[in-house]
This record gives sequence, C-alpha cells and structure tokens, in this order.
Amino acid sequence: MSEGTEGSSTSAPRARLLDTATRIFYAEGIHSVGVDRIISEAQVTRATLYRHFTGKEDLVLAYLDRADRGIRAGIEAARAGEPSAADAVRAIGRFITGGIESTGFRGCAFLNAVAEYPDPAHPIHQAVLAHRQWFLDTVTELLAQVGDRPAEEAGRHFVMLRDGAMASGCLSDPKPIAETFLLGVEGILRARGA
Amino acid sequence: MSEGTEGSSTSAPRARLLDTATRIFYAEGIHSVGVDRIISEAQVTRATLYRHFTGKEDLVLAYLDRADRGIRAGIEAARAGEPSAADAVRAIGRFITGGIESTGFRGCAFLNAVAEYPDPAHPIHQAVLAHRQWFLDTVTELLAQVGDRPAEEAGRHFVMLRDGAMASGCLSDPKPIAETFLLGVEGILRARGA
DNA sequence: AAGAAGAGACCGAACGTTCTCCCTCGCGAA
DNA sequence: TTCGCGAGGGAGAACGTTCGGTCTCTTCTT
Repeated sequence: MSEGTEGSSTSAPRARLLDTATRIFYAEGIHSVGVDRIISEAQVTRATLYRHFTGKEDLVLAYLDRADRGIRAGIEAARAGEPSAADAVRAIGRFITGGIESTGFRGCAFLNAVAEYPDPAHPIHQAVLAHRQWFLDTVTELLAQVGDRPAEEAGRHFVMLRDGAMASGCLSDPKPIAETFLLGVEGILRARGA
Repeated sequence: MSEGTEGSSTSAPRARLLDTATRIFYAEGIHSVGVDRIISEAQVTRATLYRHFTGKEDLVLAYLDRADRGIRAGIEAARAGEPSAADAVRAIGRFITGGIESTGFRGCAFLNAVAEYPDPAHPIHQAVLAHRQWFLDTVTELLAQVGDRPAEEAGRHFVMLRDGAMASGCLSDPKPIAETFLLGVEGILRARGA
C-alpha cells in the first residue's frame, strides 16, 4: 500500500480511529459515546486504541487538536490573497457561513465540547479556551487594520456573532442564520469605516 | 410538559429532587451526572425518584420545563412597565446580562442541553427548540413595534447576539461580554430608528 | 527476530432501573 | 375516640448493561 509517505507516527488503524472518533464525537457528543462504539466502527481492537492513545480523554484531545488545526488552516486559506483587511474579515465570515450551511453541520465542536466539560481545570476545557483565544486574537488583529480605533470591542462583537450563529445554525434553517451573520459582519465593518 | 403530576401535590422530597437536579445538571451537564449522585445530594431514596418521575429523562425534562417557566416569568417582569417597545427590548437585554454576570453562571441551560442531545427527534432536543422558538417570537414581536419595517431579521440578530453572549459568558470575564452584548442591542435598536 | 495489529477474555465500577421490606403519617369509618 | 388502611417515603439489595481500561495470546508483516 502507499503508506510510506506518511511517516512512522501515523498508522492506518490510528487514522481510522481518529477519523471515526471525529465523526462520532462531533455528530453525537462525547459523554454519550463509549469507546466500544468507536473501536467497533473504526474496525480496530481495544488494544490498538490504547496503543495509540492513553485513554478516551486523550482521544478527545486529539479530536479537538485536529479540529483546531483544520480551522486555523481554513482561516489562513480564506484570508490569503484578500486585497484588504476588511475583505479578509468578509472572507472569514464566508468561511464560517460555509461551514454552517454544509451538510452534517452540528455546531461548533469546541462549544459543544465545553458544554460537556464545564470544569475550567479540565484539559479539554482548556483546549477549548486556547482555541477561542487564538480566534479572538486573530479576528481582533485583523479588525484593528480596519479603521484606526482600538478593535477589542469589534473583535468581541465578531466572535459573539459567530458563537451565536454556530450555536443556532444546527437548530433551525441555516440559510437565514448565515444571512443574519453576514449582515452583522458588514455592520461591524461599516462601524469601523470600511 | 413532562411528568403528569399536577402542581397541587408538590411534596418536599420531590422539590428537593428537582432543586438538586437543576443545580447539578446546570453546573455539570446531564450525561456526566448519574442518578445516584442526584438522589444522594437530594437526600431521597431511589424509589422516591422513580415514584415522581418515570426516569432520568423525565427529570431532565422537568428541569428544562422549570427553567423555561423561570425565563418566561423573568422576561415578562423585565418588560413590564417599560414605556416603549425599545425600552422593553433594552430591559430584556439587561435581564440577560444580569444572568451572565451573576455568580454560578454556566451558560444557557438550553444550549448546553441541546449540545448533549443532538438528535432532533429526542424529547429533550424538542423542548429546547420550543423554548428557543418562543424566545425568537417574543423578541421579534417586540422589535416589530420599533420602526415599521419587518422585524424578522432584527429578531434573529438579537437572538444570535444573545446566544453568543450566553455561550461565551462563562468562558471568559463576563463583564466585557455583557458590555459588548448591550452595545449590540443598541445597534439593533438604532438601525430601526429607536 | 521484532513490532504492530487482531481477537477476545476479563476487571471493577458505574449506569439506569426495579424490587422488597418496613416505618410513618393522614384520613375516613366504626 | 379509636381503628385500620393505604399512600408516601426511607433503606437497600439486586437486576442486566455498559463504562473505561488491562490483560494474554496469536497472526501478520518486515
């Protein structure tokens, strides 16, 4: 098989495991899914899971880490080549609505996860906080380049709209949600003179 | 909504049960809490729980039903006596930020619950949808009295901001979140000529 | 020969639920 | 007034299932 280019750290069973965990955790939640279900659908044995991960919590962290990397890459790709900071913000907005309107959308993986791990000291909770801080910083930094006023307020506004759109996007028709979100983003940009 | 017991025969053990369930479910989630924990802290026996509720799910529905009634009463009280529709919207906004800034705030009980019950056919999921529909309708109806344009867009905008504020209000300092939310509400009202 | 993976038994604990037994309290009938 | 009876609640055993996790053994590949 063509597995040689992957490197020694990623094996096919491990990839199946992470793929399956990602799919099921995102679609159905974390606490309500047992490891039996995951190893069954990933077609690996119990021992294989515990060979690659220290336990279920480690698998959840790997799931969130992969989601984090994917979103960072998506945001990076979305803003690449945009002629202005305002257009980069718009591109990020379209990236978000693209997710909301895609099939199988079940809300923000991080907001969903933190709802199941409210303890701020828990590693999973902290992983969510780290992702959110990065996103807030990224958006605020970009909005600071639109207009010359401080952008903290605008950044929080953008993230608040995003959180609301992501939370409600899987609870009703996503079309109006996406439209309302993009209108809100335009409002933020307009308030900064873009 | 759930269990057939009328409000007339509210026994002390049943009240302790619902109080305890409300406190623990809201603070720690639903799937991660067992009935052992609830009956232990409520100081009732197993049989008493199943005498008043058909099962854990019924207890969760009763928890959400009580939360729904509380929020409806709170919204009703907040808008009572406000001289204009715009001021009523502002009062609802302050009601929401009051919750966010209160001690023990752990986000929206309904958004947290629906994150654990993504199946749209599940009774708990549907209870969340019903509550959200009522809230959207209430806010939209109020905003329709501010300005003379259709208020569907503004209502969705308000709810989206609220969802974002509730979701992030327990993940970082609630003060800036509350401020950003109220500024957003003022923006919605201003856009409608209030 | 060595390491990864499969197969599956096994563990103690927790899960939601049902069950029996006994005690207490309130209320209507005698 | 007293009796009895049923409902509500306490105490706890027990149900079968599932949980996350560990174990041994074999097979396959390199």
